Amino acid sequence: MSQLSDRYNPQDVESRTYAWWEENGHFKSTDQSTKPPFCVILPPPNVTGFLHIGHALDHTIQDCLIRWKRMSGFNALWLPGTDHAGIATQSVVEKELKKENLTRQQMGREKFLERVWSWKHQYGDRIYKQMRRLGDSCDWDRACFTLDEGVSKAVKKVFVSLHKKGWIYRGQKLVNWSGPLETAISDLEVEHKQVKGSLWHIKYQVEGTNEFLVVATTRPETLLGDSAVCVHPEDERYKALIGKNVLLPLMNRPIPIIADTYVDKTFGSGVVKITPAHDFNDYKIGKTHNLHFINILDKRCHLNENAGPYKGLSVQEARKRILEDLKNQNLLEKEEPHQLNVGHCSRSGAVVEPFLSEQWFVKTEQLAIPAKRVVESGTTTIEPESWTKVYLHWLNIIEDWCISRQLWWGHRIPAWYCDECDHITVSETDVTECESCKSKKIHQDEDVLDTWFSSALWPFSTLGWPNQSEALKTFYPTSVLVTGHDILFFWVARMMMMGLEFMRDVPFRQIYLHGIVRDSQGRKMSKSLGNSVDPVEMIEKYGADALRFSFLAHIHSGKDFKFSEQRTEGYRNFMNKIWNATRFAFGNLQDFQVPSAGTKALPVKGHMSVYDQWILHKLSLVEKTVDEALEQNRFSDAASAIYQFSWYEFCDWYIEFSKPVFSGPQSPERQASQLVMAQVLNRMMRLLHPMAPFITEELYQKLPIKNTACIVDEYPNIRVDRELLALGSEAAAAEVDLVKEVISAIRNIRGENRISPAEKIAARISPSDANVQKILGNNKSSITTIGRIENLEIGEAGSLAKCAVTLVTVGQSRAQVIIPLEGLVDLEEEVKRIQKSIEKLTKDISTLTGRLSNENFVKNAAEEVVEADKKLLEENKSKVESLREALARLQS
RNA sequence: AGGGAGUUAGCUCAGUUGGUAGAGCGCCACCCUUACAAGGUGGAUGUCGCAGGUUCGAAUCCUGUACUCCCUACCA
Repeated sequence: MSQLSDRYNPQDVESRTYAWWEENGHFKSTDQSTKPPFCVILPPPNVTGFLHIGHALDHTIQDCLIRWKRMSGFNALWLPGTDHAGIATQSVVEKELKKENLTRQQMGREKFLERVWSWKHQYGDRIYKQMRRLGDSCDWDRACFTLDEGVSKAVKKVFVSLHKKGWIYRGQKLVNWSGPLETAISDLEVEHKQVKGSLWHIKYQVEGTNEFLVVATTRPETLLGDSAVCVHPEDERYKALIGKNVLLPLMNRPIPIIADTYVDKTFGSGVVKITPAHDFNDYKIGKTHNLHFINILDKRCHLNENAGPYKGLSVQEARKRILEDLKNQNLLEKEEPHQLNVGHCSRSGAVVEPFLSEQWFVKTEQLAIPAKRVVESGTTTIEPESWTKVYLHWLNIIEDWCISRQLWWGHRIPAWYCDECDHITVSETDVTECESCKSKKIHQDEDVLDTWFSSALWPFSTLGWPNQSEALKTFYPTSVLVTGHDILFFWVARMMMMGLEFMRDVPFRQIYLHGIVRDSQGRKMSKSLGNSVDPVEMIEKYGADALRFSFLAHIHSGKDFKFSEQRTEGYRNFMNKIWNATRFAFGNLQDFQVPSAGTKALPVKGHMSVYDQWILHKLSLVEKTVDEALEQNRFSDAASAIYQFSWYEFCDWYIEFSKPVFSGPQSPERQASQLVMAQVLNRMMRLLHPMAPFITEELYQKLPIKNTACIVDEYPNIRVDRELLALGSEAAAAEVDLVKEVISAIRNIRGENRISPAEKIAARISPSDANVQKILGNNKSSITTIGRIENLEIGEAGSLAKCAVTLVTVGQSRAQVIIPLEGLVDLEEEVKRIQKSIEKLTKDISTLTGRLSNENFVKNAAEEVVEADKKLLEENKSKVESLREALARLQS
């Protein structure tokens, strides 16, 4: 048995242990197995990404589940992968190019893509390395990348198939446009931020009159694209003008005055300018009223030739110029401050401009129907349940999904345009001629698909689809999807739609949504605030297990997680505690004879101490709690149960109780205790393993009783461990509880009287009956050792003069703990202690008496509640009595 | 504007069918007691957001209200 250092040093253990697991293939799953499948698909992180604290939380939950299921006899697959992340990756490489004074346009598409791939090959597995540091037990052989050949094949097949059905179409529509990125983005990629802007009131002259209509707008530059002004049809102020024209300021273009109930008579002047090509509401009006769609922007969101003299200006510059010009022409009536929400591109941060362009869309209406149904029916459950409503609501109001992006990095859209007949050929394989007119003059769509399009197929594309692979048969539908609620729509809902469409079954049985990791003050972690926490740094400082445990012990489904380094430090201490407890055990198992039955070895019942029976009883309780908690994804309950058991039962008491027998000579009793110690340690390591894999594997490997590896040993629970746990005893537990109470009473007297632990003191314990007498007698050495008592008498109370006295009650058993104080301390502290106790007990007695004298309570309350109160009242009364007596003897 | 979540000890949070409020960290005191000072022992701390209601009894159920946060949508 090897010597352990006196501190747990994660650095010495983690990388070595991880490599060992990997070498021995412990993370691997099999396509075909007699074991039931359990599959989790990792939400693929961006290939550009570093492991951030949010991943660490997300992965810890998944790894805990996977390890637990793997140990519980499942064919467990955690499938890793990375996402090509179109915009993010392209931006990273473009930034690199900028340093070399290059642009992607200068390089050309082909060269640029080569560059991105080489970047990917160099840095693409950075995050995988970091995941290993955390202990992620992924089946690495199956790792996927969203641009892999297989996945790309799936993407094309889905595109073509949906296109054939008419559920993917190309059309000119108003989309959210990011100027800096020069691409369309989806609704979900737009972040609305409240900004302080202005509401400008602009005068539009009614054609042929000297009258003016005043129009209020927050975006004056868009007036260049106005094709109407609109009033409410019932608005008496303007009714007569409907059908006439106004002259567009600065442009002097006549545009009609139209009427639509969309206009709110009470807001602003009641007149709205209509810019169909640059506003989503105006777009709808433009469609219904058949207006001109005047696009005034180019791809960079600079004004184009339709803006006449303003051509070439940015939106900001144009706004400034136009306001000046309006002012000069006396057409600006007033400017008032106005709060408004402005869409910003979540990638570049720029203001999003609604922009009219040709894009590809997924028609979502039909796809949403089954996606709603499976959640309504409970085929797939969402946890926390409150997100179900959010999910369903979003699917109810879902708009078509703009899937084309004007980028180069991604899945190129498999559509070819014919230069002669304009026909569009959509095909899974590259084509060289138009399928309609057979012309060879065709060119492929320049655009790529939204990154989330390939992500939506992830649960089946990673398992081999469109091939009907064994893996697909075995692992689809996957068991549980663990992810943040921030990508419920981006990803989860879309996987559901695509899974149901192409697999005819849900992609996962269960959705577990966790919150966002925030800093200790509850703020979002961000670069600008400088409050981000680097998980790798935390791992280096405290160890991966401490970090993992700090997540698991505090995650509550759906709620945001406030990260606290201090707490992580606390769990580092916990790991150290486990380490040292094991170290103590090893020191006392030097001469332990490992039974031939190995892990199945049972101690001889007759040789077991009451402490052995008690700890086995406690072990059965914690195993039960953990089992139930994990089944319900209550990670914090499982973690804290293990924490409590390990620290407060095993370390604080069992080890202390065991010291005397271990320090004594070898005997059948000592052997039994050694076996119990070895077995409990073995169970503890396994129980804790999914949460703290490194330290448990390391210690497990050194245990006298073990199998080949903790990671693949059986997860302990009351079914598996029945024979061992049956040796636990509730009667023993009650006995030990009494002993613990007696020791606590002694410690309390000691502490409150400031009697140094170094000082050995005398004590008498007076039992209430023969049974208690026997129990105390049996446990005398524990009481003297742990209570640091020199001279313990068990029997008559005797004289209480100048004594500290505490009455201990456990069930029916009572014992008076008496400690002579004369000469030890002045008695002031003891008087205070007793008075404090009396005060508290008196208060309790009065509430209990009050309640029990209430007829209605006695009549209505459950019998056991009344009984419990009566018992408690009696107990408190006799405690007070005993204290009063002691106080009297003390002061006499 | 609509929807959701929350408000409990100094901090972060538990509290499962209503039965005298819990944990971790922090704090105070005493201790290097032969696994661990990243430790041990003892201790202090709460009108459970506010106001009503139901009940013998409410942190828990109901109604109202204040504040905080999140999501979705957006009025020119």
